[in-house]
Amino acid sequence: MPRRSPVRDPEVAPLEHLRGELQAGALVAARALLGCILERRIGRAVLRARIVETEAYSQDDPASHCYGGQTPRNAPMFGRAGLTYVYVSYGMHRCMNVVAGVEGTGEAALLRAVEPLQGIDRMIAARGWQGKPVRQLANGPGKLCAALSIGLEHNWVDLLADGELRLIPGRLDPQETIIVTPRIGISKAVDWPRRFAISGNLYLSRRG
DNA sequence: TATTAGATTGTCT
DNA sequence: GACAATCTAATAT
Repeated sequence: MPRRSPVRDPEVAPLEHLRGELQAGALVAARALLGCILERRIGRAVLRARIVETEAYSQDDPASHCYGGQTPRNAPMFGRAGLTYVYVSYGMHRCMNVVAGVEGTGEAALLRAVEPLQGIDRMIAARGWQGKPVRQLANGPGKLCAALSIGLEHNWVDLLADGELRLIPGRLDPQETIIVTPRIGISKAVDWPRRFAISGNLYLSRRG
């Protein structure tokens, strides 16, 4: 058996590269996550979706949950890069972040929209509706968690390890570019350009 | 197409 | 007690 080299192994190398980008902080992570695949396994079903929109949050940011320090809720944001931080939004929705930065700093990238690739029927069932365009299946942070059946039990999950919820490294296509805009749905730091999206992608939560 | 209201509960002050 | 990193349906234009 040939030795598995972290550098040469086509599976391992991109994963370690992604880990490094996540460790570099929320701003780098939010960009690096675009084009990556989020995989969710439910029993034998495999759901896959491509990340097309993210937002960066960090400790020095008045709009961030960890502005002002660590609390029980935001604790995962201070963990190591690649963990999940899932929270309840408006009492009824779940939203998922990918933790970034080095351990001890409060940083994360919110996943705002994904493009469904595989297991779409399952996602439709999880959302509880049919007959609407697939573009609206996961084009929002609450919607994508519903479509992929992601709940609070998926808090603290290591997305860079093999499990029922994981990240598969991916890149943008050559013709794709990243647009940067203010974030959506916040009331502080409303002008900060910290939303990242694949320009022109059909599955964004909004245009522009 | 744009704007608005209502649902609903964990979290922190 | 106030507010929230949202979503949907309904109403107005």
